[in-house]
Amino acid sequence: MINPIAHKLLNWYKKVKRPLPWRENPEPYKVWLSEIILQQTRVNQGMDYYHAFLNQYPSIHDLAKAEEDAVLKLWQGLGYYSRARNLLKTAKRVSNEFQGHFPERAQDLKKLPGIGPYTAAAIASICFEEEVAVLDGNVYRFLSRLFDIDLEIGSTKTRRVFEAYANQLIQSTPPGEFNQAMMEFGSLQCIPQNPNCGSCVVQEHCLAFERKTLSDRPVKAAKKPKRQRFFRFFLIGFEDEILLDKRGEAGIWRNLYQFPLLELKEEKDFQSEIQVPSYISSKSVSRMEIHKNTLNHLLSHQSLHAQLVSLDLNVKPDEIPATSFWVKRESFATFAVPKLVENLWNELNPTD
DNA sequence: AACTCGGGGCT
DNA sequence: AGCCCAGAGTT
Repeated sequence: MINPIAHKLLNWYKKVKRPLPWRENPEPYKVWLSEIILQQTRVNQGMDYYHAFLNQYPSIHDLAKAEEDAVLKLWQGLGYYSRARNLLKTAKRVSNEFQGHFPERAQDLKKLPGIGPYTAAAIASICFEEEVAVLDGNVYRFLSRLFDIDLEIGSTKTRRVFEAYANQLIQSTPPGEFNQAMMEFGSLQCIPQNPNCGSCVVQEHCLAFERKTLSDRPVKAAKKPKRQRFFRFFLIGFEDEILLDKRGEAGIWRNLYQFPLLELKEEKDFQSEIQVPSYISSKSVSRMEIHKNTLNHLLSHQSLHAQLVSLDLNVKPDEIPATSFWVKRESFATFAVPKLVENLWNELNPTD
């Protein structure tokens, strides 16, 4: 017997659902790709990337054969780059070990890189009709209001409570439709600020509406202050070449490319004397320009402040770091770079 | 359980 | 200037 709340939600969803491309014919490859792209990402922000990946890699076997650099380049600008690296890892495993067929149960999907509880439930329910509820930001908000749940989002104990509610509601529904209905409802109707309670189809069931606690749901932990970081990038040029550097396996922007970077301790270090990288001899520098405008760049957990110093050399250094290499200026655009590095580059090379 | 990992759009 | 988004991996 279907729950009356689920019934109303599904009817609402049939009327207003957005015609998203992976909804027409939910093949596992397309659903998986869309779910990875949409982790912590708005549908509108991810849409172009979804089409670009499907165009470049029509099947999971095509993706499995790709180089990591190429996948990161296509992912450039979307953020959380471990998603792209795990996308490739999972493509290789599904293509090589499972002949291109995804596991059908959430429990098995969760074993693949980049597929956690949410994505496993999404694929299993949408593609294989497993009756397992998804919990994403939209669903947390919707359920916390519907049942007026006074528990802080984030802990495993809280997750179990929400899972119990959601898995109760999903009983006897078409699970893929129901899960998407909950998410769509949170995204379009039960929005964070000023939800549209006046036109809400489940208002009569909503405890937070009745108790006027809507603005207190969901309960979220206080955020810590962002780490402030100060980056001095060196754009080192020799004739028609510049020096690029590949970032390592730790910290932000893993495996992406950048200009050689010196991290400073505090903001006033931007004003102090420029110390060129140790492998650059000062007499090889024919021109140095300190760009006055520092660029600020916000991440979810760090606040970055970047200064750019241009160095033109009349001779190449004998040795450069193992992670650095020379490239033609015109090939800069073929490397996957963080948004901040792209912004620095565009400051120097205005496109208009 | 706490921390880390991007970027953008809306208010 | 916050808030939050179709979260996952690591410590």
